[in-house]
Amino acid sequence: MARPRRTAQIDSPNMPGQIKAAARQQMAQHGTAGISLRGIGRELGITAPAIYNYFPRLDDLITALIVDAFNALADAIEATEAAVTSEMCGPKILASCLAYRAWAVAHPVDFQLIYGNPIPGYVAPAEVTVPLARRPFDGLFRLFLEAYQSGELVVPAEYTPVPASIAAHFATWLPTASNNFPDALLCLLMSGWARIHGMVMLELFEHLGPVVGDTEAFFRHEIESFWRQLSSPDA
Amino acid sequence: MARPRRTAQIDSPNMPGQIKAAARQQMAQHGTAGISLRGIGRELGITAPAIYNYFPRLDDLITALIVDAFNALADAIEATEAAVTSEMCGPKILASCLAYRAWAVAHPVDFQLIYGNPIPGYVAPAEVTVPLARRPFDGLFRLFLEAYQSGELVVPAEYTPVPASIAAHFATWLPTASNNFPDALLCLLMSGWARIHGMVMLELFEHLGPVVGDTEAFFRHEIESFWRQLSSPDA
DNA sequence: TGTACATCAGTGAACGCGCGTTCACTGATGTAC
DNA sequence: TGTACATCAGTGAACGCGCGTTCACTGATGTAC
Repeated sequence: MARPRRTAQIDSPNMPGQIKAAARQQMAQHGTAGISLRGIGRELGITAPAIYNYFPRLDDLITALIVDAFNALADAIEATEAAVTSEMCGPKILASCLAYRAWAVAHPVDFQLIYGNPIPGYVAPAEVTVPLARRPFDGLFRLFLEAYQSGELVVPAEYTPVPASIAAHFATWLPTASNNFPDALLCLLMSGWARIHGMVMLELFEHLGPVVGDTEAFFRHEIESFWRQLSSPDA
Repeated sequence: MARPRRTAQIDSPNMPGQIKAAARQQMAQHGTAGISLRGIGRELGITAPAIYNYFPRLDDLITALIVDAFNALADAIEATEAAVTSEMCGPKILASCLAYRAWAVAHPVDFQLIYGNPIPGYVAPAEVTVPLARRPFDGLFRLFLEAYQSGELVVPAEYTPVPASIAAHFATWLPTASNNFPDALLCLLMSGWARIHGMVMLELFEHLGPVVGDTEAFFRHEIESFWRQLSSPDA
């Protein structure tokens, strides 16, 4: 009443957060490319130019959404892994993979934003995006290495040897992340990522559910089968 | 000269084909959501309303592109399989999977059109799209069943048993396609699809190449390892 | 306690743009007689 | 062979729409004196 101009937001100081939330809602309704400043304004009861006070360009808003998404996915995986009571790596890896899927299913649009179709005119700033993209997998890297060193994980015979062209490229890529990471292990890790990623993608676009029905059970079955293959029988 | 109004198209009668080609080029440049009648017209040197003579709505054009894409992918896989000289299923399956990837890499936009982000306002006509979506996998279904029946493929112990909730759903889904397809085999088939799909998706969005370098070698290594796991040692 | 001023989030009009779709039309082509 | 007519692909103007971005502005708030 006393301040007629700011009815909706007067008591919620986190304006950038509200803008991002509205943008996510917009993407959910109209696809990742469906973000528009005017649409966000409409949803928040403000005019589009007001958003420029918080994000100088539309691209900055998208970048913020991407940063949030990577961090949220990484946080979700970390928290899930931390909640596992077992001391073995296997259960932690399974839990981490399930967390990856659960987050993707719960936030399909944010997942697409970071792993799916790029938004047409938008180019992500590599210096922000590239290091962040590794965060969700930090835990899995660590767990695979730990399981390998402890003997809990054994590289199956079917997976060796690693093709020379790949090993050669690993040698140039790996040092930037960590040293002494065995080629075969990295190969298995990428294989695992491709598997969970493929299942999630098929599920998100309704290709998996119609066939298997219980997509979570399928996901879990797949990871457990993979881990059974990797587990040392005497661990 | 004599017919100034139809300079560009006068000698090329396949107008719908040209329109689709221009639409594909548009998608390649501006993303799958970047199709526009005016843009297509611009590319072909005609006006946008002229397109209505061939496609009554923009959605019809998109549907035609989807139909083409499914058929092209299926044709590519079929042709590749047919070119395999071996009588064993393993090489045919490997070749089919490689064809899946090769087509996706050669036609990234069409691949996204059928397996990735849907175009915002567009809804695919299910009666056209659903049966077509199975076509690319007809050959793999057949090969898996054949290899299983001949003993070339053995379901690995790690993969059994199939979770009850999945088996229950298979029972309702399978009869529409074919009878007597073992649950465990269908489960493996979906696992295989998820794997190749995950690798392709990661490759298309530049997540795989930076790590492994030679993406085709990685893909092949992955499929071969999978098949080694599935192969009967005495086959 | 009161006054002058700076700050700054948000407004509303305006810009130029591209879009899908409609409509009456044009003009070349093919066909019937 | 010539004429009248139907066909039909394509035109160009117009419609109403939503968009990102700019700009001068308003008016409430906080601060310095």
